Amino acid sequence: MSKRIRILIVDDHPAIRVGLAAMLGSQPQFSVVAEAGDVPGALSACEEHQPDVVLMDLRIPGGGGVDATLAIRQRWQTMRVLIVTTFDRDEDIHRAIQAGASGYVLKGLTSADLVAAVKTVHGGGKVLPPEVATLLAERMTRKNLSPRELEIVRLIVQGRSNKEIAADLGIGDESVKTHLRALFTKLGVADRTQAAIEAIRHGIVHLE
Amino acid sequence: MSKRIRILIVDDHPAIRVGLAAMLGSQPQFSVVAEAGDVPGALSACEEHQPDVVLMDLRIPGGGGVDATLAIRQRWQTMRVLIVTTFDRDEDIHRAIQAGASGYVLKGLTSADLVAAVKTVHGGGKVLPPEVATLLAERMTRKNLSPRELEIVRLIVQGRSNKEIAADLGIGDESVKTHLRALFTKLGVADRTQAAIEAIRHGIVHLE
DNA sequence: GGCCGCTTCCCCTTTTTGGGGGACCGCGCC
DNA sequence: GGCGCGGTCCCCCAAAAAGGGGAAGCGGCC
Repeated sequence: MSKRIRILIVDDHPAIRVGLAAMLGSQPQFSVVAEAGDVPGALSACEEHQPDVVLMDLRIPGGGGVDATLAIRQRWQTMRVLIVTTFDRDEDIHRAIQAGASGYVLKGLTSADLVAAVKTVHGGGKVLPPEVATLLAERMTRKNLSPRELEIVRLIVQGRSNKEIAADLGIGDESVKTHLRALFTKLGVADRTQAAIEAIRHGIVHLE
Repeated sequence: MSKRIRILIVDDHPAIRVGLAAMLGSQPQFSVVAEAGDVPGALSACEEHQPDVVLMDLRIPGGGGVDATLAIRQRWQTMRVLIVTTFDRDEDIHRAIQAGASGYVLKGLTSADLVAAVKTVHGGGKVLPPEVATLLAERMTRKNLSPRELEIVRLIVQGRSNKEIAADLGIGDESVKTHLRALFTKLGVADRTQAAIEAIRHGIVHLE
């Protein structure tokens, strides 16, 4: 008989940690070896407990789940990261997969689905439920924003005018307008307000 | 010795339900008598199990936690509703309290805090952690939007132009501009993009 | 009755934004 | 070298939005 699958749970909500642990604890082949509530805690727990699978929330203190995933995948190539989150923005999904996550499931999943997902991930497989895969496909159809366009759409979401953006970035306002036109085309919108909303809806920009 | 406090958990995420139940189940004076994942389920569970305290998420299928709270408070005046959610928008808090919730806590809370909150609510008290109370106070300083202004800010968030809004509402675009000016003043912003962002940030309008 | 808030519409003006074109530079890539 | 892309800036122009004022009808409320 093989050894039990060692699991680390990373989430800043105690209720979620308890819930996930309970959902997995009923299965004898799993062993929840540690829990963490932020990025530094997750990394030190990986160091100390050497889990096989990490259940990772995206919005955690200390840098976010994507950064944590990246760090874990770089240092311990054999560890698998399964994102377990409530965020269903296509950009979040895309970034998580890019960072090396082996799967991306939403917190609405059932106990049986979670158990199956952990097994699949531990076996080297990928887990992308249909609704997540659909969003990821949608993300594929969108052109990547250039670094400058990303800065500008962030400032748009902060409610800045073209002149303010130009001053912030130290460029002319005609350049801002040029970037904006490209941005509108890439996002498929007609004005700055729609651009701001779309950026939020897709997770390109996060509020707060 | 008094009877145990009967608790209903309403949340569409199995992991959260399991977690909250586990956090409360360790206390002998509590009894989780039922769980529900949507509004109709919550109401029928109240009917059947007559809980003392309902732990309620805000974003649940079938109408939302605010509607469910309102319905519960109207039919069973003795039941207490404690909102347990991740949403920290001041408008959400305000609406929940208006609907008759006895408390509003965020999912980041610890097991001990949850236990204390349930006891307080069951005893007829109110539970508003400092960060929640601060947001509620912030909401108080904001003027209420009129029904028309609410419709318009929703359309702004949908990216509609003044002309489109006028056509949608069957009024002239000069009237839309008048409403917009009042809206900008009430929200303390200078243009429609900022208005859209502020409306989302405060929970006045929800995306999707 | 008088006041206030909401809604509607009108006038005026200025500023901002969006839509098109073109141009130059630097960089990486084939 | 040539090509594309990203970034910068420029022109012109039309449309939209914003900022200011006033005004009227309507309802509720004191």
